[in-house]
Amino acid sequence: MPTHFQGDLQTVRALSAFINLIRASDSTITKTTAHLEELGVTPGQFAVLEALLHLGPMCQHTLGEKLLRSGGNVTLVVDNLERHGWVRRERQVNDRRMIQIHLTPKGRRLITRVFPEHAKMVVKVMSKLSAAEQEQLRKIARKLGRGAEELCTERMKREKEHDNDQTE
Amino acid sequence: MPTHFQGDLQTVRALSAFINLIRASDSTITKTTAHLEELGVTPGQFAVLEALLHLGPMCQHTLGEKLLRSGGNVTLVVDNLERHGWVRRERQVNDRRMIQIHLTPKGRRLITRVFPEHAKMVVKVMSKLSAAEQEQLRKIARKLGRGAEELCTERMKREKEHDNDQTE
DNA sequence: CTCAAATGGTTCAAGCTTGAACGATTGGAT
DNA sequence: ATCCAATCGTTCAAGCTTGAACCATTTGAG
Repeated sequence: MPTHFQGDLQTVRALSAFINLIRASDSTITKTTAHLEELGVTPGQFAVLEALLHLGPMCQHTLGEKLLRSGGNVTLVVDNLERHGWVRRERQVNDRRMIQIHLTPKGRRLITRVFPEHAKMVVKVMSKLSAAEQEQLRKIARKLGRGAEELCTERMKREKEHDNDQTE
Repeated sequence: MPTHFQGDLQTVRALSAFINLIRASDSTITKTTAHLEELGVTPGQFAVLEALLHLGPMCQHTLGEKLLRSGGNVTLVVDNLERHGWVRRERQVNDRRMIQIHLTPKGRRLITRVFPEHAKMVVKVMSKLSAAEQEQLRKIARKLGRGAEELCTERMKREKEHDNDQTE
């Protein structure tokens, strides 16, 4: 696509980087989650299980922040994980609004077994890049991701202030 | 997440690069497609309209390949675009299996108007990176994307051969 | 204390996404 | 000429994803 767009250098450069970023992300996700299908684990479910394994129990709201997913989405995915008996909900006593999500023993066994396979696939896909390239990618992608997040929060802040201006 | 996983250097490096790639892609997509909502254009629809604008009319199968989407998905998205009157289907006479998708004048006006806004957003998000970083990102992401695609086609080829072995 | 705002979770409608099963069409092998 | 396999599009079930409306709970201002 980008090669067929005529525009100034800055725009072409940004669009080219953008399209290749998206496609790389798309392809690597597809590739590295293919093996989950057979187990009946969806990518969204895997992400939750992995977060719980490596970060410990947490409430749904936190989970949504970590995984960049909406509240409604977390509810659904946790519902499905609960149906499988891989996690359990635990209403907090000190703040009854919150529900902490815990791995069940069954869920822990599953993710402990599946995660190494996943890691192996990631290493395999990434091995198309040299160690130095992987490091560069990590740094640049991190910087870009942070930047985009900031743009979002900045905009939200501006809109909030604007709302306040109007209601005052 | 990656910082909480203990493993060998190679694996940590690959996982770190991977997670940052995914998150960068996620954040930039969210950011650059936010303005489409107001117009009632979904990201999937935008992608199709853009491909048709910059690459010309093409059949659904080609569209799916270009956008890395399944056949069923293309059918649905084109259905929705057709409902809006932004594209039209044209059954090919030389091969009646194929249906070529064309922008309507209305669709062309829409994407011609919307694309520059989109490009502007991409430039804005990407401006968090220097020109050199954008170039590096493009190169590395391209290499990685290509590599992942190859892994997929290789695997499919192996499975195909394996099938043949069994049926012979 | 009281009540309004904020917060956490659920539900819903709409649409995306996939893989599989299916029907129509085509092309090639015999 | 016939028929089988490949190709293209459609349909379907299942699940993901979001934003908005909604309810319960908590917090803080007065």
